[in-house]
Amino acid sequence: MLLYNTKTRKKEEFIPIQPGKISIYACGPTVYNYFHIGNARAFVFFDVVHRYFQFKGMDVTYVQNITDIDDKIIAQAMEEEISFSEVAAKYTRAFYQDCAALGIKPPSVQPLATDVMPDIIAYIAELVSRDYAYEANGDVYFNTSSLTSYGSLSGKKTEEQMTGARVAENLYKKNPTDFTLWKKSKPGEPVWQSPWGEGRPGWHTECVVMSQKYLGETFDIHGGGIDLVFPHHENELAQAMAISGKPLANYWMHNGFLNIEGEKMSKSLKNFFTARDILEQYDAEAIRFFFLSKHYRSPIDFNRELIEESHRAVTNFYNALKSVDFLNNRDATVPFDGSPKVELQSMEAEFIASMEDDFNTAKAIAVLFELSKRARNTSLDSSDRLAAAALLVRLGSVLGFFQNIETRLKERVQDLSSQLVELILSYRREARERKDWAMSDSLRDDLAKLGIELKDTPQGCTWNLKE
RNA sequence: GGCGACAUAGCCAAGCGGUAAGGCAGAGGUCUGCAAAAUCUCCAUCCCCGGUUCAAAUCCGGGUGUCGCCUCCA
Repeated sequence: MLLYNTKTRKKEEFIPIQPGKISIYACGPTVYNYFHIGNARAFVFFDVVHRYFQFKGMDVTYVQNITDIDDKIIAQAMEEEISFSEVAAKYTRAFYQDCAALGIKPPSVQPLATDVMPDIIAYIAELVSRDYAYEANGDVYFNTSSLTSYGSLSGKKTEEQMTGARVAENLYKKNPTDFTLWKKSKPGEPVWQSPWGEGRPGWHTECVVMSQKYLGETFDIHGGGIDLVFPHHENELAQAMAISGKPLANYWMHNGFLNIEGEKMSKSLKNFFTARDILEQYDAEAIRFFFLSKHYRSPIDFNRELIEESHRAVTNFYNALKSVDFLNNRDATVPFDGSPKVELQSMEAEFIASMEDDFNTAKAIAVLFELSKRARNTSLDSSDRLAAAALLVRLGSVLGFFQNIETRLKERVQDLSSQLVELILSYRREARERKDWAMSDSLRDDLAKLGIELKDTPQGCTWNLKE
């Protein structure tokens, strides 16, 4: 399998540390608000990574942090006039809900930053004692000039960084790129006791601590959005290198950004959408399809027409399943023999080959369409069609489709039933306008036989199901 | 100022040196009482200019354009 490694800027053969076992850490949310549609892309993508390795039969440990202490949480607490912990609890709950709505499989572990506070403080203390970090005015900073490898992940060199960069002025920093490990608290802010007085951790240490706690000193894959390469992941790596002298992860995977109609999503442009907003309007699987129809490293442009098109595409898959009455036949023994089997095998192989090539989901989806086409092909015999449908569901599930196959196929029928009744009632209304009472009564009696009771009122005809 | 990504048909999109996957939309044929479904067929030489090569969308150089990161950010 090939993975693009941000560290080396090329695709590399993926070799897990332990054969058959995969350790993944992907950056989760800072719980200061509902997460947005761009975050959703990252979460969905790493969900597919998680699912694919499981599909391959590997033992996956997938850790996703929840950062529940941060400046932004404190700011949000002021705005909502509740405590920082209430803000964190509220949006952590929302995070779980929205992920579930997107069909994201829960990671193996989702640790909270505030649960590992003693570990974070110990980690910073270790950095200080080894002279990789220094205290200044109650804050603790990581000294980036103390580590020759600093900048190796993002390819940034410290000197260049200083030219023209909008680095915040800070009197206490020795180098402009030095980053805060511990922040002295201001009045009214949440505090933890530390060797440097009361304060709270900076942004990057919690991820090093949590990832190593659950996955070990060096693990297989560290992931997140492309914007996290610098400074977040660079700074995580720097701390790990300082302490252990070993890389934090062997492969660094970063997904591209999501733009809104060609522009960067931002609150000031008023094109900021939370995943919640979008989930209210569109089907989760359509959203997943939209994300996965483009390679994860490319930027993707969000607009309504594309989501609607994605919805049609997913509906296409479900129509294929309906055409073979999949729900009633899914357990039937499907005899495989002759060429259809060979073709299905090669389609599965193509799907896998696409996924093995740095998660080329767009190409993998093309295989799903081939299978869908095959399942609908009335010139094939039903066992071939059913076999194609079964493979469609099996492979589609790797991308997180077909999670609600029961309700999806059944609800449609129920929706349809009431529409059919309305349709029949409209014919009956026409008959009544013609004073064709025989037809009218006959329609009423026929519906009654199906358990549908009609009531004619001055306002029109209503109906309900008899008990 | 530094770093990086991308540019493929009306739209979305794959392609990683051997002569352009797939989806949406569109055109035509078969089937059909008419439709629909199904099925068959058609629909791009890859931003521009040079270069390397027997061969380039794919490699190299130079343009042009779009976007991103360097500051909180998936």
